[in-house]
Amino acid sequence: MESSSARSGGSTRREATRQKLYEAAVTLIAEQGFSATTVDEIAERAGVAKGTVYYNFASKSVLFEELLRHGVGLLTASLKDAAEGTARAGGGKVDALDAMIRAGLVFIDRYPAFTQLYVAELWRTNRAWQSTLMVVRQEAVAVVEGVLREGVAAGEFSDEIDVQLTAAALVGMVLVAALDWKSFQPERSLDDVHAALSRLLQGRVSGRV
Amino acid sequence: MESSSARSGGSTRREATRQKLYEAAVTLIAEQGFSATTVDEIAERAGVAKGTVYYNFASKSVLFEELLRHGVGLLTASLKDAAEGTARAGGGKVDALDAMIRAGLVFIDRYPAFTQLYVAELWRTNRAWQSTLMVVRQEAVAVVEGVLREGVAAGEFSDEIDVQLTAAALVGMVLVAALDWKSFQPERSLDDVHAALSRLLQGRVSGRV
DNA sequence: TGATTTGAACTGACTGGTCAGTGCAAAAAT
DNA sequence: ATTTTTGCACTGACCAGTCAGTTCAAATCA
Repeated sequence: MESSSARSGGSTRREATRQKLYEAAVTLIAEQGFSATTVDEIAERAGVAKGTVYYNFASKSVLFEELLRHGVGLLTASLKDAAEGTARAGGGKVDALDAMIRAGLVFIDRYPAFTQLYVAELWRTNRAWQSTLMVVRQEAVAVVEGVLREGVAAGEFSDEIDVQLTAAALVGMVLVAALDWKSFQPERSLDDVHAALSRLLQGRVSGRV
Repeated sequence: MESSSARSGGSTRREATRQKLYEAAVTLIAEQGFSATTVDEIAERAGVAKGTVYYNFASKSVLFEELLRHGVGLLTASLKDAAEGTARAGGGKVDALDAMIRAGLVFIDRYPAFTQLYVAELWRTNRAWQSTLMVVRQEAVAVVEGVLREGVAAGEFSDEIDVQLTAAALVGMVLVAALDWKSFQPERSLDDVHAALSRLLQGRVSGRV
């Protein structure tokens, strides 16, 4: 039953090459798009033979799909952590929202290429991994929707807000602001960006001071 | 001097086929991405021979670049109109912002495919049309930034806001909310969506009623 | 009027190159 | 001893871009 040596999730060597392939694929695809990126390029950047790609993944599309799952999984976990952290600290739902904005920024700061790639694929239709993407998107947005709904139930947010649409808008706000940050003013600090977005969220834009 | 027949901008037939090619290309590229879309497909959907594509455009990339210019030109004009409209009506900068949100929604409602395609390409690096995209993006975002700056100067907005980042965040808010609307709840009315975003903008999310 | 010419616009078969995926024997790692 | 990786040659499909030839409406001619 138990196979070789100490393990913590899958045969270690295999997992390591899969990881290298993910990393190579994510940057290349973010830069060039899925179709413009060749398997040879991915293999080369990962420092691996082409045959190894096919030993580890059934096809180019499958590699990409698993990459998507992997990445969004990290994001979802991070958002949940953020929301639960504020809850444990006795904060309200506004704090949870704020913490999630920060978690989003941290994620994008760490994995800008993945974010870019995700955005580029998210609303496409007629692609093989379309359904994977929907599922995985819903998992992430659902975390935000959950906090909003709880906030409404607790009377902390107006019950007139449209949960689904507001969640999407919040995600968009963070996403686009962060991509802009990384693309056009990468020298700014995360705290700085976070402060600007918090201000916007709390409606402290209009109104002097 | 005057060449054939009545004309008003360019040989009419040519302009008509170019328009057909734009329309064919925009939906196909939005669905599949640039590299996955073949020139044969574009020609076929436009009801035109492949050679005609190359008679009208130097290359596939050039067709795409001109398509980008064309589309963002429409958006920029529409945003400007919206802002100026409220100014003439004696409204403040909050009204201008609100009008621009609506203009953005109207645009996305009308050209969802173009919007999708634009978002997918916007933050890519290492692509031929990268510079075109930057220029054209800046034209659009500048309109929003302009209104924010005027609002700050007029004391209508806090002078602590980060104009560039806030503009990006606002654009992102509208963009993602609208794409979500079109993708997942297309039956909702524009007014409905607009109301939800206005509420978010004016900070009427937290705080009951 | 009808016949002829002109040239911009369009056509579609063809070419040269690219790339996903295969096959397999030998080497390395565990 | 078994799993994993390598290296490399090969195939067949696909595709951007080309080009010699066709169409047709307007212009010119007779």
